[in-house]
Amino acid sequence: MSAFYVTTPIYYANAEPHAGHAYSTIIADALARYHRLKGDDVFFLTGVDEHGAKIHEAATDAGISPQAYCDRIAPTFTKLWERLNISYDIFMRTTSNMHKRGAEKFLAALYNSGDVYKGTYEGYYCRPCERFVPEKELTDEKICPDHKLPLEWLEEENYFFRLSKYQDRLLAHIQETPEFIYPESRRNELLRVLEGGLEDVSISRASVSWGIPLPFDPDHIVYVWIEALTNYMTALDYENESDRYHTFWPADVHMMAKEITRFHALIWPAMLMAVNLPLPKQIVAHGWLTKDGEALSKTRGIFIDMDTDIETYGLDAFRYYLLREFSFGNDGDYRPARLHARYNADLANDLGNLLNRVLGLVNKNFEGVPTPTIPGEFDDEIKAMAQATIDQLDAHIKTFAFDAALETIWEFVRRINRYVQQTQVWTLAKPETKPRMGTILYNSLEALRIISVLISPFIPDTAEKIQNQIGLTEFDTATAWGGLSVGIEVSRGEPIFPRIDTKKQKQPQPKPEAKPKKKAEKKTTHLVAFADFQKLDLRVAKILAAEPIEGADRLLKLQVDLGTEKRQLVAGIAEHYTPEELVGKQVIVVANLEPATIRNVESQGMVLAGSGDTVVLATLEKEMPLGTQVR
RNA sequence: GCCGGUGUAGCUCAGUGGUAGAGCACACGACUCAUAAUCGUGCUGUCCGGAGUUCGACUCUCCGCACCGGCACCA
Repeated sequence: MSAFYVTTPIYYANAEPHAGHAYSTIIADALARYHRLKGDDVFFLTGVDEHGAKIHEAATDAGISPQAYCDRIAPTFTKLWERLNISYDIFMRTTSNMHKRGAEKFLAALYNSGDVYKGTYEGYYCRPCERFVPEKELTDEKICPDHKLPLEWLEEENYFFRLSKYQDRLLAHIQETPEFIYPESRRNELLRVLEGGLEDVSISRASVSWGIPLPFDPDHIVYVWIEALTNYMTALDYENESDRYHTFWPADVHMMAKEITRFHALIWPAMLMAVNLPLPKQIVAHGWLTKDGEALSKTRGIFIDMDTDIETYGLDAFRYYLLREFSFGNDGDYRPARLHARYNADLANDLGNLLNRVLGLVNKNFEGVPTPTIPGEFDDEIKAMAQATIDQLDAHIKTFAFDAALETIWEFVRRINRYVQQTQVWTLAKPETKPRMGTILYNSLEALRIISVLISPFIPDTAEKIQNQIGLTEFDTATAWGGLSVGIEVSRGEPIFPRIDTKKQKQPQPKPEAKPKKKAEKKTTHLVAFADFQKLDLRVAKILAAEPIEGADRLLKLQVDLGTEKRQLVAGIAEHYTPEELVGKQVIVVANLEPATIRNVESQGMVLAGSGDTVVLATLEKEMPLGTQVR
């Protein structure tokens, strides 16, 4: 028996969970269950990351303390995991004492490694962001890229981790351990990042209050990302280095969505190298979900309605669909219509119906599970296929190919349907052929039992239902052929996946999603004196000409007419507007902004636009004379 | 603009230097134990476009197009 430790990320607790969290967690759950089935000693971690400025901010917006806010959010995750039948062993909360003490221990060790140094962070700071704006994001105006507010020059004492020192070792490790980062596309991406060079990272924040103080300097709070990563160890009682820790560290799989691989595959391993601890074996990234071809978006109201689909098709259909239809590592397009198709074709027709027809025949002709006495055509083939399926499954899980894994199982399901068909069992009820009939039905039941075992990591409730109907009282995980006892009483219950007709399902569809979610928008952060506002000179202008800027995907060069004068502006709207459609439009322009040079093009002002998931130009309700002041 | 990935039947995707595959959908047939289920047969493809290497390319090389990522860019 070997140990297997799988983790999901600890999800940031500034908002309630969504389908993306569900996807990561279901994948990890399937892995955990698969390894338990193989007899491994499994530890499965998930949880929430509860510290940091953003949570503080969300709590402030909600008018409660950060802790109270976290206490409100955390249960929304655990409730969802219950609903999704997630078999986690621990739900980590970073506000727990176990984590805090473990994190402190880790940070102390990191400090003692000598790779933490105190430096002065000088730079332009954005108060609303609570962060320094990196050099490369800076422009001549010194304005925050997110808030568009002036930055202040700040010098802050900060602790740094000597990440740069580990560049070569990281590079070597990734090169020598091809499976360390999976899939390969992510690995290549990170190799390129490494080749480009690493800079030391700041690991503390003096300006943030909601977090864990550095053990070696309580005036500073650990940067939330650094602290969060340690949870993978603190959850194992790293603090006391108890048995659990020794059994399960290093982790076998850190599962996550593709956008956070850098922290996991570069910074986290480097931190572990610094304190001389073994590295996790695999950093695994899955793709994102889209909905009917569109990126999920809170502001645009595009989301996956898990509740409705689970209610309509059942939890296992939802799990099955996510695991079966999406090829791991790529983005997957979630389409309720496909879920529906999968439900009927794979679950109702192939599997559900097979169980039902076999049980019907057994019920009608035998008392309980019949005895296999007369071997015949196809029997050996079926048995061999059972074993082959088991072997192939193993290979697929190793590469996280859940789609192929389920397809492999379903080939076997279809084979059994064919077996029943080919042997024409239902015609064998005559006395002289009845023993053969019993044998075929035994084989079919045994195949179904093995199928139930194989699907149990993916759709556990269904696996249990099948075994219940076969008559097993306790879930039997044996995969060797012949494990099914003769004579036990089968109970043909209701179809486990009743077909759902296209017609009556999905009626007019109430479309509760028609309107975008009510603004998740954060409150505006800082108050500005009216006098400050008056400093801005906003004017009505008309776009005379627009053209792309060479080498920049997002930029357009605009010529605008302010009435009294013409100006050239650069606007980052090329992804949302074509030059043609801009010409002639009235827009609002900040006329007294310092000129800036962007991509070698001079910009004498700025065009206002709503900027969220999409970008929409600000304009006046009716046209007004060019140069009119806006206030 | 740079780097990487993808582009194969209506849909989701496999695939190999030697005459194109699966599942779903569709059509027809068989069967009637079963959930309008099952089983069989069949159907559709300029394997993104162009050029090249080769006796032969969907598979290799180059150029291009589209989409998706990463980086740069967003005043």
